[in-house]
Amino acid sequence: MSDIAAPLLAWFDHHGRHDLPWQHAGPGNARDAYRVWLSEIMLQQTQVATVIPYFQRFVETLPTLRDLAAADEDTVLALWSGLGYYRRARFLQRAAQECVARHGGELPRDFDALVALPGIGRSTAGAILAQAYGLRFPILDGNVKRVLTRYHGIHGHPGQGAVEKQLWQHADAHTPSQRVADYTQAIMDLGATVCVRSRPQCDACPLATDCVARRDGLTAQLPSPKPRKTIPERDTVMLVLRDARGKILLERRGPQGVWSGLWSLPEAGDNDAAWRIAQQHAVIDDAQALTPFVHVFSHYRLRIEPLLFDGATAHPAIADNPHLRWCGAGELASLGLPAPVRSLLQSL
DNA sequence: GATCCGTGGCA
DNA sequence: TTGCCAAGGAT
Repeated sequence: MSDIAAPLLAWFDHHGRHDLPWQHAGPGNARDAYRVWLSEIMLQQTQVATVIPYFQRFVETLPTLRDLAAADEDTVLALWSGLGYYRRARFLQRAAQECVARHGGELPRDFDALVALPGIGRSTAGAILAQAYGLRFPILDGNVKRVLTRYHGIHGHPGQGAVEKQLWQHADAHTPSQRVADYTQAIMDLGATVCVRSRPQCDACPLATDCVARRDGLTAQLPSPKPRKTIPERDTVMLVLRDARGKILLERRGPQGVWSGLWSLPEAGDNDAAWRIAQQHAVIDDAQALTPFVHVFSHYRLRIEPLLFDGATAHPAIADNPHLRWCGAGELASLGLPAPVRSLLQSL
């Protein structure tokens, strides 16, 4: 097997990305482990361009691990609002609290201790150890999977068990003992900028001479696509109860399921149920159906029918329920809301 | 191993 | 418009 680290590092020095915000010095050491960790979590299933503004705002508000551990959950979810996969944010804060309680307020340098933290799997632990601490651990994210399936000509969906095991072995074998932080960044940069999914720029690739997919004309076929089923569509009625001052009734979602912990609108299965629920919360007289729209998740489509109850008068008992609140436009920014709900409320 | 968990961009 | 999927991990 040929050595990919040397040509990759030479390529990285001239063509890699050296100005990502989490590569900059934090309040502590040169590559602050907290910032590396935060970036890795935000980047799970999310692209760099999307993450950057969220990352900047997050570290401005919560500059250290201890700040994160001590923050209100609502603050953390508000900073995450719009990024998706909100369980990541809840795990992130739980992990920070565990670090304060058991690891002296720092991320551990031990693989097993890192993987034991919520939200950190094998690849993320490897990325943290390599990038923050310079330890020789492999990573296997989407970029590396794409580069290695093409370079070695590996067929089968990378998420499949046997294929993934093979990829981990290659990833480990390729990881050098010198400049491991740069190597880790280099192979991700190559996947993100050259060895991209469609129309890879093989002419600019430092690994092109030994790449099996390049040699056999298989770059369009690899990595093998995930076998897809048709995703179901679900329906929901979202209740927009608005009082005379323009305040909207929000309900905090439970710890399980989609949008866990976020503030959203009350929901019902149909209009009759919506009326019953609305009357539990307020005195209302009429309802206006707003334009339905579809929100697409990775595993189902949600058809949302907004029902506007204007001029609602709140029942006083609501004030005692911590999972309900009447919220003015100004307060929305400080709360975590699902993206379609934030969009819907802004359109009113 | 299969399913669940968001969102935005792009072909 | 529709489908695909991007720095994954938990259950």
